[in-house]
Amino acid sequence: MKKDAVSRLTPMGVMVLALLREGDMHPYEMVRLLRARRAERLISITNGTLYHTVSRLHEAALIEEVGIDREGNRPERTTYSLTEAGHDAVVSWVRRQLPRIDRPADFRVALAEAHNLDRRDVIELLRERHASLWADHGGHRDDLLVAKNKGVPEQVLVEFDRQEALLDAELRWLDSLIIRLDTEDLPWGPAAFQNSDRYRAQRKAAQQ
Amino acid sequence: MKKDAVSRLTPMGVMVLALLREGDMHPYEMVRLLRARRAERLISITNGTLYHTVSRLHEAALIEEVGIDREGNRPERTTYSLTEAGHDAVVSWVRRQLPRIDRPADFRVALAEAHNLDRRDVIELLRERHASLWADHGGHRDDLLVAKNKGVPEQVLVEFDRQEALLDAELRWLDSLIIRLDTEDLPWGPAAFQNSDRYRAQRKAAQQ
DNA sequence: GGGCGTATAGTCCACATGGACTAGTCGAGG
DNA sequence: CCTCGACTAGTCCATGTGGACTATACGCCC
Repeated sequence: MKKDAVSRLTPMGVMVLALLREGDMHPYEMVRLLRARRAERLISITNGTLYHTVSRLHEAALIEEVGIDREGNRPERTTYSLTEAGHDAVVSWVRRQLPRIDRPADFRVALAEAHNLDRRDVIELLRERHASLWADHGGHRDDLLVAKNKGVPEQVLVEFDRQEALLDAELRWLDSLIIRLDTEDLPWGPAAFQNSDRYRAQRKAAQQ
Repeated sequence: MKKDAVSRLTPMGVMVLALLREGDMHPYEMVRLLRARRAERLISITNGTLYHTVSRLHEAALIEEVGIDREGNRPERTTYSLTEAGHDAVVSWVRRQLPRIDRPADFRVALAEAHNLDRRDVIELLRERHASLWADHGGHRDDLLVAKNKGVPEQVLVEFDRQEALLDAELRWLDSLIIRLDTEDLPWGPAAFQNSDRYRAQRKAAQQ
């Protein structure tokens, strides 16, 4: 086992592990499901990366092979299953990323997989995030003032300005999410996915 | 020269080229300047990546060596200068990325370097972006409805919800930016950087 | 004035990414 | 009936990334 497999997890690695919580799968099915669920909004999906990611997860013993089957003369399909360690890895990765405000891309993935944690946990972590964002907001404004005094031309600071606007929006949104979680307005707990694409795909496979 | 060096430019590559528009530099100075200007908000800066990036730019003939000097017994410092092609490459990369709504990270870099384009150009490209964002907004809402009908549990859609909130904020911000550009409320044109960290660093170097 | 931390300037290498490629299968149209 | 495109399933390799490392010089504090 590698040192600290969890911290080296890539966003795609996390999504793969999360998928496997729904049932055993072979890599190609992962690709299809991720695509069907528009995961490309979050991470870029290419065959090369996915297969490589899966083999890394395997080396790290976060997943294990549970059978190699072959249909006709097509390439073998190795089916993988989540190990106990893999199960924990998702949870601890998400817990680590939810409050972090650097790496926005990782955060989006963590948020999308947050339903793997329980409600109180998520509330706590998001409150932490809220505090960090707020602090950043302040530092931001200060930096802007300093920059202007230094004579940095205004057009260079446009990106800064945008970031502030988005930061503001995220704070508002976070507020409302935390409230919805806290008042139990929003249902929570491991997703059931009844009737979802995953289950339809399984049925389709079973029919063949 | 490689095929299509421009489209293969990495965000860091662009920032390096943009830096060189301010004057010739050796790689280590780039690192210092980028750090001083908080470029880490936009891209991750490590020595390995920067030196590698510079050597790629060199291979692609976007920059050229203009002298190797050595101070005492320290490692050599190779100073680089922007070529004509490099000059064009920044501009065309920024033009390409400004209207694109996938790759948000690239967009932030493009926006930060937008002052290398002229005002009317930027307005046009941002209007294009606005249209794409708007269309995305619509598709987004549709996807959400479809997902709910499919029985996808609500907690899985939280990330979707956030994205919509941010999209909304970006649209508002873009509106106001375009207006400020159009009414010439915002100064524009290549940044002067009088009195900035770059010039102070140069003076400091000259004094030694 | 000897040692310790930090700044300067850069190299190296393990690991990650993504586009191109292989190779078999299936269905539909001319 | 045959061939053309699309799908299934996966491999390969060139390119990119980032943390660890090297090695010298400088300041400064006891």
